[in-house]
Parts: sequence; C-alpha cells; structure tokens
Amino acid sequence: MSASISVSIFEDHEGLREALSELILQAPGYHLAGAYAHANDLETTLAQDLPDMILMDISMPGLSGTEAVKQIHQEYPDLPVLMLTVFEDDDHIFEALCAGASGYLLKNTPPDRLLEAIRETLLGGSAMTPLIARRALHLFRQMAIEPERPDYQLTPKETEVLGHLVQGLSYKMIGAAMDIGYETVRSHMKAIYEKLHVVSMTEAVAKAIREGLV
Amino acid sequence: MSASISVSIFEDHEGLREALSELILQAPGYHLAGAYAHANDLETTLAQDLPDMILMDISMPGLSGTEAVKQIHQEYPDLPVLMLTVFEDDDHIFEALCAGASGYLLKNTPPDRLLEAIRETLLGGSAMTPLIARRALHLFRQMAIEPERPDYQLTPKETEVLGHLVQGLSYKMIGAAMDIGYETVRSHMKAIYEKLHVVSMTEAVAKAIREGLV
DNA sequence: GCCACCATCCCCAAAGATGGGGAGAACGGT
DNA sequence: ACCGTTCTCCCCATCTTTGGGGATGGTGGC
Repeated sequence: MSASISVSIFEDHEGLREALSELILQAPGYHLAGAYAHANDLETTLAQDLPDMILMDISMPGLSGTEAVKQIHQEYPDLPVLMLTVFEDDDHIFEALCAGASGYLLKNTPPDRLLEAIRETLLGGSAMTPLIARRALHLFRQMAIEPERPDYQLTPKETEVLGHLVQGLSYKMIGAAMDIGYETVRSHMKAIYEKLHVVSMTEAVAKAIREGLV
Repeated sequence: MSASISVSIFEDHEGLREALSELILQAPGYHLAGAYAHANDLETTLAQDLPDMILMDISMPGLSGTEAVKQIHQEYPDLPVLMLTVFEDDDHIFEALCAGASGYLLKNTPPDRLLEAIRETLLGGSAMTPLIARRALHLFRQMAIEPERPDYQLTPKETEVLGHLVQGLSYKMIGAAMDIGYETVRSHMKAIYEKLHVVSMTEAVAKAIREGLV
C-alpha cells in the first residue's frame, strides 16, 4: 500500500546506529523516520515520526529499551518493535518479550538476515535468533509446567474435608456437606494436620491452595 | 565430530515423507536413520536408529506427534525434535512446545530453510517460522501477565495482618509479630472480614492467596 | 485369623475466634 | 474547626477449634 515503510531506530552506540541507518536507507521500499541515541523523548519522537516499526536497543542511557517498549506498547499497541541486544540472559529476554517486543535479535545478526527479520515482523511474525527462541521456549516451559506437587498421602475423605475447608466451611458445615458427624470431621482434620505438618486451619488452607492439593 | 548426522523422520503423508527423506539424503553431512509413517513403535524404532535429531509430523494416525515428543523427551531429554505441521492454532503450538519440541515449522517451509532449521536445531537453537513464534509469544505473554486482581481497599495494617494470617499465625501471634495488642488485631480482622466479604479465617486466607492479596 | 488402615463417632478441657458493642488519639482534607 | 479514616484498645458472651484420650465396624492383604 504505502509507498515506503518508515523505520525509527533507537541505539546509543553511534557506529551501530549509523550502520543500521545505512541499512534502512539503502534498502528498497524503506525509509528512515528517525535515528536516536536514547529513548528519553520517546513520546514526542514517536508522535513526530509515526514510524511503521521500530528497531530498539535494549540497553540505553536513560530510559531502557525494555521500559521504552512497555510505553510504546501502551500508546501504540500495534506498532512492532524489534529488539536488538548483546544480552542473551533470561531476565532480559523475559522482560523484553513480556513488555511487548515483536522480536529479539542479537546485534551480530547479519544485515540481510536483519532486513528479512524486519519484513517478517511487518507481516505479523516474530523474528528471533534460534538461540533466543530456545531461551524463550525454556522460559515458556518452565512457566507452563507446575512445579511438582508433593504427596502427603491423604485419604479420599481427608482430601474431601480439606477441599471443603478451603471453601471456607466450618467443621460443622463440612459434616453437613459430607453427611458425616462433627466428630468424624474432627478425626479427619487431626489426620490432615498430622500429614501436612500443620497445626491450624489457616496453615492447612494455605498449604492446600499453594501446593495444589485441592 | 561424527562423520554424518543421522535424522529420523515421522510423517504419515507418503509424498512429504519421501520428499523429506530425499532432502536429507541429498544434503551433505546428513544421512537418514529411518523414515516412518507413524510413531506407534517409537521406543524400538529409536533404540535401533539412535538418530541425532528427529523430524516429527504433529498429526499422525495412532500415537500423535505431540504425545511422541513427550515420550522422546522423557527417554532422551537431549534429542532435539523439530515439529512439522499444517496447524497454526494455539492449542497445538502450546502442547507441542510444552511437550518439549525444539522447533516448530510449517510444512510449507522451503527446503533450504528447512535444512537451515535443522542445522540451527542441532546447534542448540529453536527454529520457528516467524508466525509460529508470534503465536508462541502471545501465549507466553498471556501466561506471564496476572489476570487482574481486585482491589478491596485494605489499609496497610490490614494487609499486614492478612499477610501474617496467611502464614498461619494466630491473632495472638500476629499481635506479637506486629507489636500491637490482641484486640487491635481483632479490629483489623473485623475490617478485613467486612472488606473481603468473608466470615472466617479460612475464607480470608483462601481469598488472599487466590487473588494475590499478599 | 490377624493386622493395618480407614472411616465413623464419643468425651473432656483448654484455647482461640467471632459478633456486637464502644472509645480515644492521630492525621489529612475542606 | 469539623469530619472521615485509620489505628489503637477494651468488654462480654458464644461458638469453634484444638489436643488428649478411646471405641466400633469394615475392608483388604498375608
């Protein structure tokens, strides 16, 4: 549609910033909306340039790239941001991706791969170097997998009692709900306390919820 | 190190299976460990072939690709599996990635890109088509952001009391921990009960934990 | 047949929690 | 200066929970 795709660059390292600018300038179909050494004037800059996408260094003086992405994502939810970084550690990846980055490339990515990534990003894809993708996947899996829940060997009835307890019921109400006597509920509770190594309802409830016992 | 990298293929569509086999066979440095139309004999097959990596269709008769990946991941945790699929929907992606897939490519990926992906996978990367990566990222973000927590307008002291309660402390212990009187703890608890619309410690604890109030 | 385990119920006495009141001091805002 | 909120503490009566016992019947394994 548009005659040319406009790109804004935020990168504090002058050499790289110019190299990137050069890359955009020489690429057919693209033009440079702006190139900046920091993101401190992000709002006004964006309002002026109105780029179609952004290349953002993750580490910059002042407003960090991650913070910048957060702001951009709030103001312009559909504006894709491609992160450039030398970092490969999990925290940076995690934060940037959560902040709303559309992709995550290492700075040593060759120019033609970078252009390709830009194209893919504009098409709605998410470019990542495979190693970054690997890290992201690991993080992903860690979050998805439940930590493992200990087994306290609760009997079915005990589990049921605990379930009702977590719902906020009193001994008496639990007895009514399970159609057993008050004293029986107590017996189960005593067993639960023993097995869970707790001494009060609140502890039992906390442990039951936190460890997914219900 | 090894003279040649061995690849096993699981793909029920005969044409594609042969095309993939051909691709591996003609690629320098690779050889075909085996090509199968299903993964039902997975264990014996793997034990015989001992491939360096696997190409796995996600939809196959009998044991599904996702299930197969799970098993592979348990038996051979370091054996990379590259998923091939026509599906792009979130559930498949999510399951496969959680199951331990190392990458996720659409079947229309061009051969040279596929070979590249195989190389990247063996180097410890995770190849994904940008669109898949995008989906994965979205899923990732959805999991990372907490669902929103209601605000019950608890005062600082009330929040602190609630925190101790969740730790399993009694009124008396909370008073000691906060260096305030027993009756004061009660007053806070009364306020908490009102604001949280609960009537017992257990309910308060359950609500506090579940809604991230602490 | 015996033993371990589970589920059921009972008693007593002590400790804790709950509901319903009230009240004073400190603080910020209008 | 007045009002609302928060934090602090108090009393009383009642209900609930907790720890210490013990008892019965059923079920399944050995």
